[in-house]
Amino acid sequence: MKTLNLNSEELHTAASMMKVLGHPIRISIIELLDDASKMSVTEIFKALKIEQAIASHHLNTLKNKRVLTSERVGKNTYYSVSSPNLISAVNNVRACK
Amino acid sequence: MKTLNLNSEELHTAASMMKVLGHPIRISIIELLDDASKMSVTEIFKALKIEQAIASHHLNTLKNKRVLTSERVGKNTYYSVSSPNLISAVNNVRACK
DNA sequence: AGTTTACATTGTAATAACTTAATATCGTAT
DNA sequence: ATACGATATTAAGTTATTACAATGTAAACT
Repeated sequence: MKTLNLNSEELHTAASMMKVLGHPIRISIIELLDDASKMSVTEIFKALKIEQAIASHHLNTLKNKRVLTSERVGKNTYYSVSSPNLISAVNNVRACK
Repeated sequence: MKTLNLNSEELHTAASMMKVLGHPIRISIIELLDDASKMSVTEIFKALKIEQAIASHHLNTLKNKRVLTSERVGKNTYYSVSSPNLISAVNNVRACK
């Protein structure tokens, strides 16, 4: 019978990435960035009509789990999705009814 | 500027499916079922070397979020992944290093 | 009926995540 | 140096998840 190793680091990394994608605001952030490729915090919180601090929290959470990368340009911080696989993952889950 | 609706039911459904996939045991269950297509609770908890009650609990949460379906055959309950899109989602997240 | 195998459920306690509000920092220009 | 716009951090309260242990139910067999 097949057995699996629950302790592998890759498994836990994948689980934490999945988990962090399991929030409506964070999925929406991914979808915005799929269209735009890079957006500032202000662009994101205005597009989603949420508080700045909430956007910043969620962006930080996504960045901590390596789902997003960020780049500071002057006053602005621009966020991008770290891998197209993550966009595919969101699209796949979106596609199941 | 593009705006999105955070209140859509589809978004919340997608988020809850993603979220439920964000656990090492539950990802491993999906991967087992990707190979086997159908497995009983006993086969699953032995393959993962976890307690029966823990397997049952995770299988139930996956079923509640429509990630798995189940079918009772005599004493056994067989679980399957409800959509190949969910397997793709796991594979995509697994593929980002 | 009683036993065994297979699953499911319940209660509890510890931990983690989320929202909100307030405050702090950082970069630029005046 | 000060002020302003943009972003980040902190703290508090609430809610949600999780593991664990124990118990309960259901089907098949003797």
